[in-house]
Amino acid sequence: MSDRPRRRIPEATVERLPEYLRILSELDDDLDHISSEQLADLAGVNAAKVRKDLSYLGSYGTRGVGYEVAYLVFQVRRELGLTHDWPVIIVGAGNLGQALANYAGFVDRGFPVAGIVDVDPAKIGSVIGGVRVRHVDELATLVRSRKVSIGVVATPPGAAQDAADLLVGAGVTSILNFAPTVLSVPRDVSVRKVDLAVELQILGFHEQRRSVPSLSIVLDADSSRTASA
Amino acid sequence: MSDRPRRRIPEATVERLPEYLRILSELDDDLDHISSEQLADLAGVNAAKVRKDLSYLGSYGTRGVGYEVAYLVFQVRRELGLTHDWPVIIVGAGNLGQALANYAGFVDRGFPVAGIVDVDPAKIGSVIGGVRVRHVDELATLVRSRKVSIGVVATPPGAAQDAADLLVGAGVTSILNFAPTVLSVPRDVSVRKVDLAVELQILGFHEQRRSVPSLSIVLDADSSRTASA
DNA sequence: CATTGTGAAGCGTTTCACAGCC
DNA sequence: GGCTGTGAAACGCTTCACAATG
Repeated sequence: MSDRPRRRIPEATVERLPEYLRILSELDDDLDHISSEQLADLAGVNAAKVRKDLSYLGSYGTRGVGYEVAYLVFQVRRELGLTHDWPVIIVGAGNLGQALANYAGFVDRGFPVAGIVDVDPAKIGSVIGGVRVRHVDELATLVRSRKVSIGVVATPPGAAQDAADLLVGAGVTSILNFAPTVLSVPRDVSVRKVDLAVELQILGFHEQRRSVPSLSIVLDADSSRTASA
Repeated sequence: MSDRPRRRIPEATVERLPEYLRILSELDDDLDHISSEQLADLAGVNAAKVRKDLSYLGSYGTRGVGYEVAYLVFQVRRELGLTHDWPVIIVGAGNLGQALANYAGFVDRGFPVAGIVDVDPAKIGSVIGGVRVRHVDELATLVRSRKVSIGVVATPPGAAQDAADLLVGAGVTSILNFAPTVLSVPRDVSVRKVDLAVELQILGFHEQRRSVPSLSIVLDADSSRTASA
């Protein structure tokens, strides 16, 4: 058994593996095998996509049978680097920072909160999700002592770049940014951004489309010249 | 001037327009024109991409000059359906629901919180971000009276599907889901999902890649075993 | 014989490169 | 001269369709 998978995994696949992992982890213990079609249904995607995604990890399925759940969970976890926890540091103890620190999903899924920092003296010392808020001056010490490589930016927009600079300076190489700001970081630092208002705006776009079902289905240049809408 | 754009806008473009809009809205008032290259730099993307994206809205630039900021803002807002506000309802007044209700970015960018509901009697009646938490039984009434078409699911995972069913039943046609759960909804309802732990797992994958240039499995046996505070 | 694994086709997105225009 | 707008090429992702196989 067990090929050497050493293939490059497409980014789109990487983005779906955590979802497969979550679903597989939540399955009943008495289900020991699962087919690509079952997993696809649970994940809301196409079965061919599931098979192709899993094929990048190696040949871990059995034709006519499906995938052994426990083994697949192990392989996906290994591929995602979840063989050990990744402690994270949260910068900003405002509403969002507090919600994130309290979010059980982080620690449950391998990302314990190693620290929370803020500049506001009123917040420093308070305990959120079992972690005491420290002054931002302690960020670098915290990152080094706890071997943190992932930082979460949950500051107001105006402080986000400073937060990122501090994180990078302390040695963090991945940042999850919740501030509505484009961060400049060295090329070797990964950034992912979650902008809550952007998500709503995308939904709003489709909402609006919904309510204008009127004209123009045609793609041809000629007919698209209609004068008014 | 001013063509009728009536083209189908690619989804990838729709997902970037809100970011362009945010950047354009934050520009200095004395900057009245911007080139695709300047906007691209600010957004962290390629200039050709900016031009192609904006070309789907129509020909709103001037060769040799760039795009008039105010006019472009207007056109992007119109395309995104931001000519009016879209009130949203939040289901779940836990840590995340509270943070979202307090998040100024929602109302600032066109998505005022029309209501927050929960099942917990201890939370009902409290005021968050200027909005009083109501019982979930009032959801449908609220959706109808305030003409809400976008719902935000911020419940624990076990309650997310029920929340979605209630929202859909009340007439909501777009859902932003923060629960780590795949929602089943009718085909004509749009769902976008934000899974905070998934974002960290994707970063973790790249982190791990970084530290495994070839085939050394354990190089930090000591550090990965630490669990102390 | 149900189901995987995968070439190949189909599609959407990004980037290039340059004609067109101010 | 500078910058947009856009065909066309390049690229990556998804889906199909079916041979391979436990």
